[in-house]
Amino acid sequence: MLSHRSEAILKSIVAQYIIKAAPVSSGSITSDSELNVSSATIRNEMVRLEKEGYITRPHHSSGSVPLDKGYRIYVDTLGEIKLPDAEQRMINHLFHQVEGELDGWLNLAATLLSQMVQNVALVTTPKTDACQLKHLEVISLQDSLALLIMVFQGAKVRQQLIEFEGNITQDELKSIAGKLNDVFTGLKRSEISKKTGKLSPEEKKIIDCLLKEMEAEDNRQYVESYLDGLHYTLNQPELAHNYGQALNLMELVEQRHLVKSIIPSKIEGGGVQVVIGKENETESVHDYSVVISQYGLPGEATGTISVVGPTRMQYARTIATVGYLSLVLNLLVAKLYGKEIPVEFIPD
Amino acid sequence: MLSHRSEAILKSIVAQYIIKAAPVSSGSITSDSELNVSSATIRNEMVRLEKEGYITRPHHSSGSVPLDKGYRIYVDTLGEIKLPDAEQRMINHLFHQVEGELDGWLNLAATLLSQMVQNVALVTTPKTDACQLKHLEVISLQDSLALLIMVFQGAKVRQQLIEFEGNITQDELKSIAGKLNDVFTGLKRSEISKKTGKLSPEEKKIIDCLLKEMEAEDNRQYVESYLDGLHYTLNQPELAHNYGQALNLMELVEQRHLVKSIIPSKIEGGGVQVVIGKENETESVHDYSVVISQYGLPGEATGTISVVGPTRMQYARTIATVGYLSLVLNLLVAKLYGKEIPVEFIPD
DNA sequence: AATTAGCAGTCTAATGCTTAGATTGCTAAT
DNA sequence: ATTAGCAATCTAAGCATTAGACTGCTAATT
Repeated sequence: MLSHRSEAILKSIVAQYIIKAAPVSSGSITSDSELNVSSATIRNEMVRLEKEGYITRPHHSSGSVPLDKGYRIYVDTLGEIKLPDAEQRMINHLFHQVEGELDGWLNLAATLLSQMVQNVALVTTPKTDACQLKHLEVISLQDSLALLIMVFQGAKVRQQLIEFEGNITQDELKSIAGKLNDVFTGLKRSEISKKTGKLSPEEKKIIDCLLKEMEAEDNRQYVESYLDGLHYTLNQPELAHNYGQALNLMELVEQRHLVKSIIPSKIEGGGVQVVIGKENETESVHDYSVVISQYGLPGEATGTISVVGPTRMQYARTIATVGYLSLVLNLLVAKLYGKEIPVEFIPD
Repeated sequence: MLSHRSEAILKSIVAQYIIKAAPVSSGSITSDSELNVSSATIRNEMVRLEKEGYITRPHHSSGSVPLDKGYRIYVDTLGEIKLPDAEQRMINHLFHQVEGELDGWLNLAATLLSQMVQNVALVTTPKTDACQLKHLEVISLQDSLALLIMVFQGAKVRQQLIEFEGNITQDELKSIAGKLNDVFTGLKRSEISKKTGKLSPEEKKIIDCLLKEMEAEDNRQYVESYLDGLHYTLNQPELAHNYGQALNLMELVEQRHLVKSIIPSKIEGGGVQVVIGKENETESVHDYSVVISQYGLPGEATGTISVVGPTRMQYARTIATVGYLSLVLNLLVAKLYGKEIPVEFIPD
């Protein structure tokens, strides 16, 4: 619907606004754009762009500010974006330093991402449809108190205290654990709960606790997550000049609502998605944009990595960074789950 | 140094300022204080209090604002403060609901505390001087990759990936882990590192990893911690009217510097400590007060629970809440470490 | 028919002025 | 030593003014 020239002007407005964070005047477009037209022509075009909802004006005689619809055009026409080699190397180097632990990796990913794009970064842990028991262990703490350690597929370790009816020794616990491992290792929750027929009271107690934990694990929807960089976003002029909005964001984060609010119900397998302003499903983030990608082994164990910031956001850089980091995380998840991954999932 | 009347006036100023968050006029003292004097007399006293550094004035003809020295008098003369029974019961009830897991307890403590005192709450995990191996377990993930699970005294569980030189089966790993458990269980880091003489390459690799983790654990100084309620403090008028200060606090928190900044180098064993404004060792928290208490088993495993907020803070309520929650945590730690605790460490 | 130059009109943001209200500081009386 | 009373001081809000930045519109130009 937009002529080539209108689109060029719109893109120039968005690009300038992203940098300046202030209304863009017709004059500043003439110098920026490759089109050789006067500011008056730009003004005429601007009237049309405003009528069609791509931009708006803070007041009658002021410059243009992009609307969601304008950002959408801008993002859709960005084309392929690649993270500079130097930054790719820097990222690879940092990940090589953190040694084998999922927690450390995801933490690093969130911290690094937020720092690189100067906005909030959110990484959720990889999640399986139905988690699978890999091993369990029971360790005596005192008299009747013991610690149950559960290991699930994908190197997920969970712990829980168990209080038995009477005293119980470490040796007894060891033999119980051995037996339970023989019977239940490799099984999913539904399979385990079918086999709870003939168990001793102690074994029953352990398996109940295990099932409860597995249920929590299966139902957990992006609850565990790594978040960083709130102070970067709070430094963005949008929020620095609107304490109310800043507080809203803070509360969203501390009530752990952010995760639910920004992850689209339908997330596509391949590549980075951008959700702009009112396109977000949740109203409380209608002033923000989300750049998000899935990572991991599709159909097996997937998590998400994303950035949240004002709709005025450095989209090109953010998309490139999220994209690259999701590839890096692909490798790491494949390692934890002991699988090969398709070649297009590997960073160069 | 202060006459009884001066002190009464000062306390009244502080008490009113804590509620109103605005300079206190001489007139509003006359009605509040039990002393029957006119506002003119109060004004004369206020001049003296200002000269001696207890209070200050934002400008020439305005009311009084307490200084650190004034808050100090106020806090020191508060006397015994007890948390209302209803709130004690509410807390007990909530802790009973969270089942056996340290992580859940400390999280609850931080969330609850921050909500009750409307400021940032910080809880650090209990820490032992030298951690002690309770059990280790090695689980095969794929070919040459395995997961090492370490359990330390106090139900601390840690995990780490290990990549061996060649392939290795779960059975081999099991027998290795069994042997290592026999030799090293119950020992501290220094004792383990003495006994690394005749180990196979695989065993060596595992023990190296273990020692590294134990070293990290021993050196960890309050790094792991539970923090909540930032948005409450950011809602306090001090910060809502000073975005710069709000951002500083945000950064302090996100860079994980807050823990180091607020915990006094000398923390007394019994009871709640209050550190007011410039009494803090770190300059970046000179505008804040800290209410802090140690919890746990002194000499065995101790953590801290604290509140950070503007120097204008509801000291009475905050001290009572921190005090009570530290007693509750005492009980929980004792359970994890399997010890009895002195009676004065138990909540009523 | 599209573009543009030129200028009047519009809006913001900064500055200064004025005023009402709150509160102290001071002095003289008690 | 205390207090009543009043002038002096300071804030915060409202209002008017002005400079500057852009646009919108019209008439001329390509």
